[in-house]
Amino acid sequence: MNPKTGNPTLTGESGSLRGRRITREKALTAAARILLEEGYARLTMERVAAESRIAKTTLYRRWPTKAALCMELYLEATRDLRDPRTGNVKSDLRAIADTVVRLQTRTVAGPALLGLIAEAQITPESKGPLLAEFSQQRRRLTRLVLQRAIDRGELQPGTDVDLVIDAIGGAITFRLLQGHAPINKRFTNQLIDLVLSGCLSNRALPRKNGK
Amino acid sequence: MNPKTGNPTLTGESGSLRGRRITREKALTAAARILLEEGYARLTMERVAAESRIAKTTLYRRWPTKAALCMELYLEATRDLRDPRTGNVKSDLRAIADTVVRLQTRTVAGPALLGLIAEAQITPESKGPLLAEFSQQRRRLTRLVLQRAIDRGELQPGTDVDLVIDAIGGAITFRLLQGHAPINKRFTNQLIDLVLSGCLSNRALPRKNGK
DNA sequence: ACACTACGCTACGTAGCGTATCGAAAATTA
DNA sequence: TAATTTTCGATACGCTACGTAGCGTAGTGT
Repeated sequence: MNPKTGNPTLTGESGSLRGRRITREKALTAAARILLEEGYARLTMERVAAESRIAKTTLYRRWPTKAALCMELYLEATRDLRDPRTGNVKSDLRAIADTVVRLQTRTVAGPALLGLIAEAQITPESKGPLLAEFSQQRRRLTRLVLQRAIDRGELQPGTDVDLVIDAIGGAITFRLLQGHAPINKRFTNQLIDLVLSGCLSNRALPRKNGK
Repeated sequence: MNPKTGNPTLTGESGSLRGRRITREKALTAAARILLEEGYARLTMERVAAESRIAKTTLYRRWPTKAALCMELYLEATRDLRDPRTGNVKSDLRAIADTVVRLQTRTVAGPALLGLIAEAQITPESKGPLLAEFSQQRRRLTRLVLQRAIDRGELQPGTDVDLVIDAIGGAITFRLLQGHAPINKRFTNQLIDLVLSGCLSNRALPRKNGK
């Protein structure tokens, strides 16, 4: 987003001072366009190089694999996914789910994520490094929200947070992957209701902050 | 591509009467061995041809894509997945889940399915024909079990069957894809308990959260 | 025996990968 | 401005796998 200031990012910014610089955006926008308009199959390093007018060698110096390029696209697109802090767990989850659905269905984050998942299954060495940290990254926000709900008594103390994340996140990803049913707010709301009804506390609403 | 009777080549059965026959198992066992021992990335048509001593051209005549070959491996491996008919919905679901988990983690069905899902994301034209019928095939048994439970009053009448399938099947597939947490009976049991608690009929016995 | 058909083999053209080399361009320093 | 340092662009190469074509051969039914 800010190529000229030397603001260091994970993989995109060159670390040294001298020499020519490519604009990182040139590569990412070309990749995003191909990914959105033509799909993951057409996204090749050669193609990105040709369309962005960046040499293939240069591309490989920064992004050693196509997956690394997609990862950066994904992280870039999902940067505005934050803790909603609405005050109760159901609203929090709904807000997160709505944002996720919007990102997945209307931005480059969707095909990027699907491509990353697919690549991880196919390319053996990427399954470990890629998904290990990646899935943790994805789960962190939901885990935070759920743990907070447990702490303030909204959810039963023994709630298995990872199980809840898998049930909700898994169902959404399932529909994304298979495309057998629509993904909309009605779906996510019902899904969250269904899963939460198994672990909501029986007690009254928390009185700590007096809502 | 089958001259005699509309018999689809997807089944691997030779449709005609005359000429030499390859043993279909020669190709499938070679493919299964590669898939299990070396993963989906190493599974190439050239490799299967070389190891099974079947000509590459012959391979392509029967299985036009690698995905078709994997599909046949998957269907072959999951042939013994049947309706458990235990008498109640929770036992039914547990039995199905246990079988699915066993097939996915201990047979060629696991890598075959992951490969198929991955391929569908990457190869654009396979996403439609492949997953459309494929996901329906996968859901049919669970849908049968759940609908039966609704009919006999175990589940609430308004239960969204597809939603329940997505929550359970999605979570299991999620763990398979990302490999971030173990998949065992304890996981599937808790998962089924969690999801079912949101749609069990009131006539069912009240349940404590401990086990 | 014959006709028919499927198979094996070889070869070919294409796509994309990932790397090596080298000259040129940009940014920093003097 | 000039020199230095570093990166970028262009080209070429070898490699793997794809998918197809042609042709001879081996198995199958009548």
